[in-house]
Amino acid sequence: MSKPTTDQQLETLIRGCEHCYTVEELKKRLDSGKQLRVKLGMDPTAPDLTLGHTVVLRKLRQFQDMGHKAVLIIGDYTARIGDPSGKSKTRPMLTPDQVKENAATYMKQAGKVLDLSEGKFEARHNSEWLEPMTCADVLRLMSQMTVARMMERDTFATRQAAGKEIFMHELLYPLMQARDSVAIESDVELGGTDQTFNNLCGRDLQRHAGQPPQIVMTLPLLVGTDGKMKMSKSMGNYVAVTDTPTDMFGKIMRIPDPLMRSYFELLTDTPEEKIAALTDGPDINPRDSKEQLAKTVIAQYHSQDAATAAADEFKRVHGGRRSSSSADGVSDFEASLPDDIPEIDIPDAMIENGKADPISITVHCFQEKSRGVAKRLIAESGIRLNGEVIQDAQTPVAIKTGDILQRGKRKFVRVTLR
RNA sequence: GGUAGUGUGCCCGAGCUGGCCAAUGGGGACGGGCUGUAAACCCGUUGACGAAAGUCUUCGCAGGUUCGAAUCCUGCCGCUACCA
Repeated sequence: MSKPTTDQQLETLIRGCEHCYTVEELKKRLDSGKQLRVKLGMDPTAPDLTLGHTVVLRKLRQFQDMGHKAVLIIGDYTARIGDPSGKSKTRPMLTPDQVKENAATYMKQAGKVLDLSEGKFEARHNSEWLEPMTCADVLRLMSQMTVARMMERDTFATRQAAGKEIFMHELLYPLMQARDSVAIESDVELGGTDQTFNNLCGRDLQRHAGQPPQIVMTLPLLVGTDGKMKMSKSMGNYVAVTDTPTDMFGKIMRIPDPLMRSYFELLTDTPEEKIAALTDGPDINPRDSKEQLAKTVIAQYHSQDAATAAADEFKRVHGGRRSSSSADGVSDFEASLPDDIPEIDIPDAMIENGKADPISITVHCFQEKSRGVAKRLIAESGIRLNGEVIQDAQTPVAIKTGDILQRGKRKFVRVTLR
């Protein structure tokens, strides 16, 4: 590919952004022809990346592809202090080893999106410059920001308005993050829209330091699979980049239809016209479009083959509930089983004359919390043996090696008698 | 430091003029139905043991009052607000 013009670069880079402060500055900086240093902060406490994180990472990758440098800031120092604003859970302080470990897993996962090759990538710990700061240094830093300015930040403003407490050190976090920008002399900083304020602080501090202020580009927050809140691990509405193809497929198929468009836009390189065709067309089948989406995403983190396989498996297991065509002699039931069924040993003690107590085996096979819940499941027709609903929890059922025990719609276990 | 309030089941949150409370309701989760979907919607389940009757453990912690306490009293701990 020939080197794109700065206008083309600009267009690509701006696409998908929520805001860019400012486009003019970005253009100027691109025109200069130098390799830009593009900063992204990383929190070393959460090593599991979700598709939500990849929105920003993908933008960063675009910069890399244009020859610019990704500078990843590992917030080890800030993490070490711990942020109590999360109320109930006092965040444990991280040891240097934990930070190292988390950063490594982060990198491994981010590597699925980013180009980690030398010259394109740089990782820095912010303890490098934050730790040596003296009290005088900190005061000097604080003198570069006014309280009024700080209170513009909406989380502070709303908490203030609600009469909630704000701790002193919380006010310092944005400053520390901003200090990072000065330290690495960043040209551009990326982040989700929730980071807008912090990132803009970087501009102020850089100006004070006599550096040209960084361009701040914010990206939309990906809505989670629940269709309501931002995707996050703690909300449980996430798709992790390390999820298996099967899981990814299932989770993506399950997102509310209206979310499809933003997923296509934020998570794939699908051209705009095609997205429109897949999501707005008059006679499109949302299910097919969603399948397309799922496959495209999976192909990015696993492989094209894995994507196809996951789609096939999904259809096989969940799709043809009423398709009774099984000419090849395989029973419908066999054909509808997923690929990977865990095998579970049933101890001798549970078997008597080739029969087993339904409650005991469901507790055993599905690690139910108590016999009570197993009993309930059976009463709710939730347990099947070889496709047949177990009707009565009290009557022992005949069971043999190779039998399939099923809990609900999607948990299967193949039993082995010992 | 002072004053007031608060602490309930996975989470939020009723109950707190003592028994009918294993504890209303919502969320979540799980099961069933329906569906293009593992969405939406509808129904059901949601402390443990027990076939059941029932028994046991649970309402911040420790004691106390009572035939009987999530509910009253005492002490302790945590959280929150206001005042200093």
